[in-house]
Amino acid sequence: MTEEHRSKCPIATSLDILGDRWTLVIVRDLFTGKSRFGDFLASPEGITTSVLADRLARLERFGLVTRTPYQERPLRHAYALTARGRGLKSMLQELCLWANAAFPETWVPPASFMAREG
Amino acid sequence: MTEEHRSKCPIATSLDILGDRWTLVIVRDLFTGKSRFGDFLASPEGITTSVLADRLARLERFGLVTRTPYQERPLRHAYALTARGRGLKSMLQELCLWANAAFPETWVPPASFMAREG
DNA sequence: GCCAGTCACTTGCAAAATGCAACCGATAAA
DNA sequence: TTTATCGGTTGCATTTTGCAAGTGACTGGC
Repeated sequence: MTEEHRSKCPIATSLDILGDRWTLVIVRDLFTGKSRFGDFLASPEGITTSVLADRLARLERFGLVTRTPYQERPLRHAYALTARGRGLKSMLQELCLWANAAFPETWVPPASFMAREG
Repeated sequence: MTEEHRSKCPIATSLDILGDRWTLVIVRDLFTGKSRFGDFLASPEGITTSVLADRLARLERFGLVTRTPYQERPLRHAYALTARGRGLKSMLQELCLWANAAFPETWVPPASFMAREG
């Protein structure tokens, strides 16, 4: 990548992109079919507009998300995962399995999200 | 958990604990056998002492790490993963697979780390 | 036409987190 | 006695975050 990474460790490199409290929440929403700015704002975690705009731009810069207009005048964009972004699914599934085991009060994700092919 | 979480989504709850640029780097080092304060400082990413002390204390609070003395006078502690912490291995393996595919310049982890049982 | 509302942001600012360097106490080594 | 090591803490400047308000381009109702 063009950006400077702390090391070539795959975990550290991943965290340079995904390592904050919000980015994977947005990726989760993209997996569940959300695509518009307002959709992400509506999630229960309560992301703010400034952080959301920043994270979407970063995900686009790193090639995990594409932004395409869904209407002109006023110009409005829809966000979607690229193949690179969709590749995070197995990792997110494992994270959910871990969280469900470690913190039993967490929600069990829908089977459609946890399915091997999907 | 006693701490307030943003939602009961397993991903959001996980990020309340692991969602920063440093925590999973420390967990990675614990998986590779590092156990002392100075061991973590020596990693190439260059964590600072204040952030390291804060993250180790947080990991202990959430039950991912235990701290036990390896000597008295002066009292020195070794850190180790609990079962809950070790449960992150599958997720980290998937994260490495994703990073290696998305960013080919990243290191391929040792087979011992990527093995299914281990 | 006028006003209210929506949508996707940007801006400004206070608060919190981070990075950096210096310092500290206990002890061992020279 | 001086120096080094180890595992931190403290202080401070910089950066990031959270929060609220504002903006621009419309749409719909009357």
